Amino acid sequence: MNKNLKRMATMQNMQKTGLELFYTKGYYNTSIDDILKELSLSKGAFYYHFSSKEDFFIEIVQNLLARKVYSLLIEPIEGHENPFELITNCFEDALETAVHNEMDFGFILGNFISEFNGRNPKIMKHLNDVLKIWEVNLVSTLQRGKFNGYIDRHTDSEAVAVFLISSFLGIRTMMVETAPSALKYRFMHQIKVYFKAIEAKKENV
Amino acid sequence: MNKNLKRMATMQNMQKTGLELFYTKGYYNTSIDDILKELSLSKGAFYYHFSSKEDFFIEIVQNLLARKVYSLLIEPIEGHENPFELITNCFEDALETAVHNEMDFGFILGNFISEFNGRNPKIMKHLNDVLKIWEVNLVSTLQRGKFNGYIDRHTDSEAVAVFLISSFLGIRTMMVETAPSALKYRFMHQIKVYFKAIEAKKENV
DNA sequence: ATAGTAACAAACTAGGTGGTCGGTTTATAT
DNA sequence: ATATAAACCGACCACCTAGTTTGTTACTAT
Repeated sequence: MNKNLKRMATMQNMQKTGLELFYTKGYYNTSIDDILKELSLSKGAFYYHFSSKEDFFIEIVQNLLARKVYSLLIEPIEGHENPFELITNCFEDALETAVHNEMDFGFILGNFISEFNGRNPKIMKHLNDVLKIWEVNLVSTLQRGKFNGYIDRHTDSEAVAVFLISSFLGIRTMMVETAPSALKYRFMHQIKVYFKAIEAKKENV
Repeated sequence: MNKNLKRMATMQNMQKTGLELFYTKGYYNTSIDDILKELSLSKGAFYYHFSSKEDFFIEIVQNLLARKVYSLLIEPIEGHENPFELITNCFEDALETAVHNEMDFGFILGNFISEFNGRNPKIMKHLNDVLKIWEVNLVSTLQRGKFNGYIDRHTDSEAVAVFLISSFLGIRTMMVETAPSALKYRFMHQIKVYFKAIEAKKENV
């Protein structure tokens, strides 16, 4: 096999199982040996490709987390259609993966932010960068929605974006144990109630 | 000094600094020695009073966390006044302590839930109990609000409670790094927008 | 005064942790 | 075929962890 391909494959395997284990067990609670055991690889292989556990994690954030957040939470709401529908569908999909206990990258992001807060500023910076990208793009979508006449023009897009992200991160925290499906249903309903409050008032059509 | 008093004092000191360190550094990332060093006590003292690190933490949840959640997030919204004002003021106060980087017990709860999710079912049960108590009491307040004519009677109180808690937990996650004061302001504004959407429609007063 | 015991101290165990390093395999270029 | 370097192995190190054990105070009831 081509050496370069092998290198890429090994590194990607490590990053993939690394993310899975960091997500399910937590960063500090997952040892490098845990990851290597899963792949039947040795310490030597790990430290040949990565310089430290911290750097390894940062590469995971940039190569896997950031891209997934982009493709699952940002791209789907980029159109010029009704922003309420775009965002609703996007959240609906994300929470549905959560109900099925699959990896939901918005939640993973929030989880890591909790874990590293006040403990590792370097990693926190990278996580906050991803969060910021999500926020900025949500603001864009909302501004576009105002421009296209869907959203009341007095609405504070920044505030709405913050509110949406925070409620999403929060509901995911709550969904971890008790009846996720019921929680999702209730949450989505209230999101729609909220959207009604900020939609453009049609002055007698 | 009375021996019983001394016992109580030592245990409470351990629990207090224990909670502070678990909160700031995380449970798995805080060793018992860390706590003991802070108090200039020895391992012998710890294992004389507590049977394990896990039991120690559970006692903290019940003795400190649960009580604080009750006195800071439940009691303040128990009156018969306008529930929107009660909840708004309560969140306002809680987020203000967050801005000043003091311990906000709603957030601590959400943080621990993230940390123990999927890692320690026994501890998770105790944390979920506290969360459930908060939720149940929020529902009571909302129902009372409907009864007293403040909240639209078609409103799903359970869903609103879930939505409020999730958004609160989420905004606290976001406040950990970037401009907490601005986030708080934006968040509180959108909470009010949301409340407007579920308040009782006054049919020509 | 003294016996008993609560409340600690301090050294220790057994098992992990991130990280290092000399050596071995495997693919590729010549 | 052979030289070379990439990719990987696995023993090892220093350190840290929760938890145990054995001793030493200091108070307190009698």
